[in-house]
Amino acid sequence: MSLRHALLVTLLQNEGTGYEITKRFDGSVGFFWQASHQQIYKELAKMTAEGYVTFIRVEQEGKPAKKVYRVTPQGHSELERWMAEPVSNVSLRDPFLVKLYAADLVPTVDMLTALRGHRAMHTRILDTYRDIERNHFPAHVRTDSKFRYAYFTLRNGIIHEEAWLRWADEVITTLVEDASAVGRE
Amino acid sequence: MSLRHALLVTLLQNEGTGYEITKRFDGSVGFFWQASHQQIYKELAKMTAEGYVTFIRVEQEGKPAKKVYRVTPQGHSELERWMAEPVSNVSLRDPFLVKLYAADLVPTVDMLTALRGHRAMHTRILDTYRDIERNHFPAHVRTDSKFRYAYFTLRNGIIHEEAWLRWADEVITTLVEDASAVGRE
DNA sequence: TCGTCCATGTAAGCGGTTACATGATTAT
DNA sequence: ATAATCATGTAACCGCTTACATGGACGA
Repeated sequence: MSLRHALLVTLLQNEGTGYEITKRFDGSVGFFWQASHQQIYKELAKMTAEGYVTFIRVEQEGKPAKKVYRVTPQGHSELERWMAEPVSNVSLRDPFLVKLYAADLVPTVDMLTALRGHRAMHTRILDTYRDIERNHFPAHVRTDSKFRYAYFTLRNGIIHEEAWLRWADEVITTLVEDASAVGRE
Repeated sequence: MSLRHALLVTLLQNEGTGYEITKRFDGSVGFFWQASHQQIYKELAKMTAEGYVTFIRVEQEGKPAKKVYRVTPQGHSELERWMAEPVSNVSLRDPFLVKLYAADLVPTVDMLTALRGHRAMHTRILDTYRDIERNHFPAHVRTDSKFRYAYFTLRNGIIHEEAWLRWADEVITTLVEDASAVGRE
């Protein structure tokens, strides 16, 4: 239970519309807390009803009217209450590792192909993270007390993607060696 | 949609009761696909109705009767179908990183305490993984084609926990340096 | 002309969590 | 005594996904 808090965190940094914070999510908090626009609209409606956020309706020309949300004092104190409470567990569900666990059901070559594909995907993610690091976090921003925590979470992503690549290389190397050892037998 | 496949994978390695595979989960597939016993019982009932697994009822003395499940040929071919299909995305929800993202709301010392607590937890997890590596995966098992994939997933856990510790140290060091720099001003 | 962007949502259904329930056995 | 282990589940609820819907503006 805490899309609510992820939304409060995002809205505290900057007010915005459901549409806009959906997109912001995908470039920040969304790296460790995914949510679809349907979920976000629904939760914002609920949070409005419960008094944690309010919105002002802004009419536009040539575009649909939008609702600009911001956090209420009640929302702010709810966030602080949540910050002080012990963290609940991380939830991870990785279908790729489930498949790998059962990979002796399929030919080794197929698993190698899948691994290389996955490796390529993680390389792209890492590149994206490094672009963000370069473009949004120059030295003086990294140490700014307003942004340093966002920077830490980015570093978390970078370090994990690097770990992922190291692991993939380890596995690929082992599988390739095994395959050629079998070939020599 | 794939607790189903995680269960098929687990049951293929060895038949077992709902209770027993709930526990096995927590030491293997559960590292990358969590599930509660309620969820597992429910899914096994559904899978029985759909013909992917069957069970035989075993009466016991001094203990409640148990249902020993195993995979049917239909379950086996469903697993193979799933293996060939492209993997869906990993889902990650980490409340700790959400909190860290908003950490400028709380005093730096509090965040440092939380980080150190989290670091200790990850150290314990890493120790557990290394124990498993030592006790369940001696050299000849690591290369055995029946077990090597389970070993790869364990290596994934180890490498990620090591990455987590490196990251935590990086963050803690930065925060401590910042705090002492402020102290000198 | 076709797709994408902006901006909002509804509805059905599945997946997952939390709480509750039972009852004998064995270890502390 | 008390708690944990074995072994099964039900029920209520919440969170999340998938599919569907609208409609004008703007660029390829």
